[in-house]
Amino acid sequence: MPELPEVEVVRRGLDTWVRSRTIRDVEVLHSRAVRRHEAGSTDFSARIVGRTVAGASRRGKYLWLPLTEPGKADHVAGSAIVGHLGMSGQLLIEPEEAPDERHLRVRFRFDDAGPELRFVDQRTFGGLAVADLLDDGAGGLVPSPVAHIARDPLDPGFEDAVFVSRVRAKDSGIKRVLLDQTVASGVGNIYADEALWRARIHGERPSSRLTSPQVNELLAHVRDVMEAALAQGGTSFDALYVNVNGQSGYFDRSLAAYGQEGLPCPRCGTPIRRVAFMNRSSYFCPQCQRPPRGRAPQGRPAAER
DNA sequence: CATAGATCCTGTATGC
DNA sequence: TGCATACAGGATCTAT
Repeated sequence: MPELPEVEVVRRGLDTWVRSRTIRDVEVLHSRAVRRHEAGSTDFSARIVGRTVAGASRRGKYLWLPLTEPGKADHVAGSAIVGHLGMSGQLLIEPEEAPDERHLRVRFRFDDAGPELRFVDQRTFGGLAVADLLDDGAGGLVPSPVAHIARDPLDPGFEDAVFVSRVRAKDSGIKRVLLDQTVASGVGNIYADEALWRARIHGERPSSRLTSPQVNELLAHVRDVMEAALAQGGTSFDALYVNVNGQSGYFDRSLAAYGQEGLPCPRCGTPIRRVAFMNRSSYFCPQCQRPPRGRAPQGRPAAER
């Protein structure tokens, strides 16, 4: 599953279903699912078995389950199970007797009579690892693989002014910058296109030439569209994108631009266009979102470097 | 250093 | 029907 709203739906499910439960057994069925755990799948399991999940956290599209010290259920120790769903990952809560999914990669069983947790991932771009928790510099903790990821726009610690100046300092198109998880996290292809449509900004516009008010307004649209999607349980076009109980969200009904090629722009009626972008697609209204004149952003002159 | 492109996978939809 | 191609909610590595 993909962008912030869908990942947050999963986080909430995990917090409900696995918080305070102790893991009895870990089964890695496909080593690629733990490839980011450098010490290998045996070590991955060994660091988890016998420990208790303290809750479920998220930054951008990353999720993690902080683990408590064995025998000290209230004290958060220095490690967590970190996960990224990639393009097709799912975290599912299932009865132990439920048949294995075709793309089941990792199974977690608990020491109670409750359901198990499964990581299912068709394309294997997602993955899990056990990592140390680090001080995030603001009284919080983040796992080491998440340290390079910026806060997301729904995080209370997100600093709007820093975001605006970073966006304006970039020498790239605004859509690429929105997708840069070190500038702001959580935004992916759907919500980038939707926020740009709401802001009436073409994704190829050079980010450095947007004014501060324009960037602030775009940020407000990013927040609005992700919050609206979250309220609908996220966006789901098919069974690949589901919450921990296998249910789909229905924000796809509210999309104005993404995936709407040829359909009328909800604002002006002009057919939505699709163009190739970074090995996938961008959707926009050619009337509401005027492409920049000339072309892609210019590099600074050589003499200036 | 910062940016753009290729790459890792499996499945579905579409066209010839 | 069979086969080829295009495309999919992402991050990371590599080349420039």
